[in-house]
Amino acid sequence: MAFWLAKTEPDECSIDDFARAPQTPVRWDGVRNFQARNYLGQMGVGDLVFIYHSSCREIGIAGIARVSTAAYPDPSQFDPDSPYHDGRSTPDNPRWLAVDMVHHQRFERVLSLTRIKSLPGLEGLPLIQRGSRLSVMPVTAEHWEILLQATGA
DNA sequence: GCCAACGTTGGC
DNA sequence: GCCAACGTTGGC
Repeated sequence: MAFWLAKTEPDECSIDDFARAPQTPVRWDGVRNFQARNYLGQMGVGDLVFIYHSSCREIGIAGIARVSTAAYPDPSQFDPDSPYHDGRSTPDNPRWLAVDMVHHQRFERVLSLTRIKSLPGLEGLPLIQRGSRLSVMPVTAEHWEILLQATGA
């Protein structure tokens, strides 16, 4: 089992959307960055994913989701009405991937980015690397443990 | 293959 | 709302 972190704007999709319907898979789609897409492709069923809220009032890790369906072609790339439509994609040659995730855990309080930056031992985590905009990233078991400890959960 | 222009991300 | 940093595009 592997660990990941995925960013989302909570206006679009938040940990509350997972927690509200814990059994219902949420499709993680709309990723349009090649490196992030490649990481989506590496996700396996059962992997755990920190859900990170960005561009909002409480920036930070809000909880954990679990991968319920491994990567498949992101349907939104074929939908002309979707903001994520990509005319260069064909069913035979999809450019973008999605996975499904279900709720795993909602933290009582968000583990803030400020706090994350203050934690020792997170060197190499793309989230805190200067200028990194990677929206899906792997998290080592060591980093996962440090972050989980810091939530107090 | 270079690189300027552009659009996007995302913290502040 | 600002703007630095970044990834992608497309002309050459």
